[in-house]
Amino acid sequence: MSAAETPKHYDAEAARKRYYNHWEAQGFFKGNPEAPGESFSMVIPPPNVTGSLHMGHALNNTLQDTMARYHRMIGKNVVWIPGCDHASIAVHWVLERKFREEGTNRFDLGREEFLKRAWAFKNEAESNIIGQLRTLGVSCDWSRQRFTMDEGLSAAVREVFVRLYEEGLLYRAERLVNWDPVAQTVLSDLEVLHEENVKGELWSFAYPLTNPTDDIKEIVVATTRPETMLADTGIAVHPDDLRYKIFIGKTVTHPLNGREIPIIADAILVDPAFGTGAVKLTPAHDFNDFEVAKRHHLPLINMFNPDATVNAVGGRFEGLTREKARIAVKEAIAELGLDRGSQDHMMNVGRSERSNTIAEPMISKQWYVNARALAGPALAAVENGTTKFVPSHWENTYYAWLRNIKDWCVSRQLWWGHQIPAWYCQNCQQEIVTREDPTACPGCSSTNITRDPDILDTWFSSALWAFSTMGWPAKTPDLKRWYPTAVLTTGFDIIFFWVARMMMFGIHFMGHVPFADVYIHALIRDAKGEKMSKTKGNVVDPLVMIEKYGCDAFRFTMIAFAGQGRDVRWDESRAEGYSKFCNKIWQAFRFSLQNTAERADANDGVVDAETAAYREWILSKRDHTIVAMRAAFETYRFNDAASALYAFIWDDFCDWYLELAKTSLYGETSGANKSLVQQTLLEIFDSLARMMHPVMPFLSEEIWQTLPNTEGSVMQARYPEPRLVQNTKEYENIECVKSVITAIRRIRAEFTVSPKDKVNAYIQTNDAVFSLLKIHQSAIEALGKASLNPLTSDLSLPKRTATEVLPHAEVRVPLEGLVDFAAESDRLRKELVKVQKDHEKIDKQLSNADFVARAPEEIVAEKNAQIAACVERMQQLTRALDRIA
RNA sequence: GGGCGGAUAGCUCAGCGGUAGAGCGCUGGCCUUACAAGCCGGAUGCCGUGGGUUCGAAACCCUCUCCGCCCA
Repeated sequence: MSAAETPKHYDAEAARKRYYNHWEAQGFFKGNPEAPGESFSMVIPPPNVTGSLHMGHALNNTLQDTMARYHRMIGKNVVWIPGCDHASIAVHWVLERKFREEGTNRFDLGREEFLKRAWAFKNEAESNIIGQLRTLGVSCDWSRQRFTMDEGLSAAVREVFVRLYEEGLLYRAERLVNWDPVAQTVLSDLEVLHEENVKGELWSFAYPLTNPTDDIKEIVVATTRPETMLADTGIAVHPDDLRYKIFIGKTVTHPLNGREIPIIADAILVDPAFGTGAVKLTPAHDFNDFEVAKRHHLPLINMFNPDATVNAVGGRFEGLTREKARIAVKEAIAELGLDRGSQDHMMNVGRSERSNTIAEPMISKQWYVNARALAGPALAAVENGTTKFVPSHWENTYYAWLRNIKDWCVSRQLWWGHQIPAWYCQNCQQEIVTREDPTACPGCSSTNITRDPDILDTWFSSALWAFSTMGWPAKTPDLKRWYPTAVLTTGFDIIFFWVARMMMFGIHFMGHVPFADVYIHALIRDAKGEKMSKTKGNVVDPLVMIEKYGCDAFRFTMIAFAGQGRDVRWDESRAEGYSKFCNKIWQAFRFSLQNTAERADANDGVVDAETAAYREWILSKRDHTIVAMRAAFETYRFNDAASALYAFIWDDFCDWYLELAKTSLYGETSGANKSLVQQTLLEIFDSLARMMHPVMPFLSEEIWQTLPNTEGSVMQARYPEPRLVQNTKEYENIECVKSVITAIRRIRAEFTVSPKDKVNAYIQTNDAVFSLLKIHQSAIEALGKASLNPLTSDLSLPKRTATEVLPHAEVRVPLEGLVDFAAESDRLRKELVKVQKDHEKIDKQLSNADFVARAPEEIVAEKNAQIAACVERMQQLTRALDRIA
């Protein structure tokens, strides 16, 4: 592309299409375990195969991609392994909704047909979301793409299951579990969401004593779930409650089914002040009651079918749903004259995360992982700093959960997932868990064995992701080279579900934590701070944003937002602003190309001092920016990198350097001057393309490919290093010149001097500063639209002059006849008041003996300098006021 | 009940011991040939409340109030 052909606008979409496939085809994304360099590996938090790319994914993957690209550019051996998660219950949810629409269900279709449909769905959904990730420009190693139900990853799951079983860390037990009656599966504790302050009813009814006396005939209990009384097996009172002392040890007769039920005393469960002080016990459908039943050896009666309709235990209520049974039971009790009234009651309910139905506690036999045993080392690894959370306060969340961990229920009554590798002998009841599918019972040799129909919790396979993706249990070069990974980037919402479990399994099976750092980023909410959800209709589609503003701008927005706490409020105007930023870069680039198309002769004449100074200044600014960006990338402070880059490009390079450079490029100037500017422009863009590449991959590549003298892809270039220079005198000099130009501009703007009119600027200062300004005269004239004059005596100036007071100089612009001087004196007075306030403040500090005695020397010196400056400024302003009075 | 995070310019947010910052918005002036997706200026803040630590607090500690989240 020649300069003349450089398009007037950057076409983000075209660049994205042009470069992404090219990079991939060239193998730039591909990790090579044999390659040199320090390892830097990451595994992607695998997106569900049910979803499409949302803002959370976009932020998460932009951050990771920025890291991957940055670390490649500083010479590390990088691999970033992508893939998807099979999302068992979510897929079920999607498919079963489809089946419902078709008038069928999974049980009618059968397991085999269901799985066929599930795989077809998975294939489509997976390619969809992977395609969307590519649109984001991520540099994952697609040759290593994995899926949790791949053959290899399934082998890892099998190995882990069997090994844990052999180690006694995985077992099958009958317990009270959280049951989802809609999905018809057990849920883990984490999959039940507790909702507080739900309006409910506390209803009371009487249980008649089996053997009533004159004194006591009934005991009144209060409950929020009347229907469960069908499965009551006890009544508890507090042992110290005088009202009930004589009831303890007696029995009541169930009014609907005639069962005799004991009244027991339990100090742990019963709060005498709550309700009637007597509690009905339904141990098969309530966690607290279950504990009491264990303590008092009460029987458990299950009264629900898997879909939470009443089973045969309910007698005439059989077949009713929980809701209908509640009404029917209350009516039946009322008819018997046992209703004792009700009151409103705020209560808590647990809902299935997925189906949102109220979870039903049910007695069930399930597989459990002994999480407590695995938690210890996972806890220690963070406590001793082997793995660090960024920001560190997330450690607390991690600790809190692991320190109070319960055994993890890993079986699910679903079909989409890893079927549990356990067989049960129908002959001798032996449990068989083996690496190879058994054909006969090892105990009794019976071939009448059946496989456990259940599957494993999806998180079970996700917990292995950091090493199963690298080929474990085989000893692969990938594992050797890249395990443990450098950093896991994820949201705080899955610290328990995923991070902690990966830590447990990583340490247990690999002998080492799966990642050195855990970078926890924010969650993206809508503009009002509400969680984005399809049902609310407030979802912002990242792909639409990419289309609208371009991938580079969108990514830059993500990075600029990344520094925030736990929430990000999406603000589209930020994306719009950064798309303008991309255009700004492009325009500056276009200008640079136009002015470097014909190279000037470096040997023609000499380089002027100012041209050399401009170069020195912008290179210093660039170096500061490189240092800041490197530091930011190394410490996960991505927004700092973004703002450093933004300020450098827009404020330093475009607003100042390019304008200053024009004075060296145009008019009477030497070939040597032009040549130095040209060299500087190309040099800046050479480093700029590399500086911005991790965040803005396509725009940087477009620039890199267009620049002369660059080779290959910017993706493979080295991240720029700062020169080994301090701020030179030239740097300070240009800052001084800038301040004079700005002062003149302020005066011009204040008095609305037409841009067409040139003004005379008189500078009162010392010889050194004036000679410096004299060197930069052409810049002052061009950028300030002012001629530069020394001012040795006020007498030579007209009385009416506007004044701007600077630290090193006073800038005076005669405006006699041009403007209203009342405004100028107002402005100066305001300024004077401000300086007087500053003076007062600093003076107060300095007159404090403690301050002078205790504050560090350099601070005191600084304050002294500040107060001197204030005094001078006050004098200058006072003089300026006198002059125009 | 336990814990965490937030409260800074109209909005979205940086700053986290040495005289308050950005973007957007607002506002005045400019079609200056890289960019009007722009340029040059400007205004705007008891940095949630009350206390403490310190020579010095938006920042550190405590109290409280609101908002949000997690766990039980």
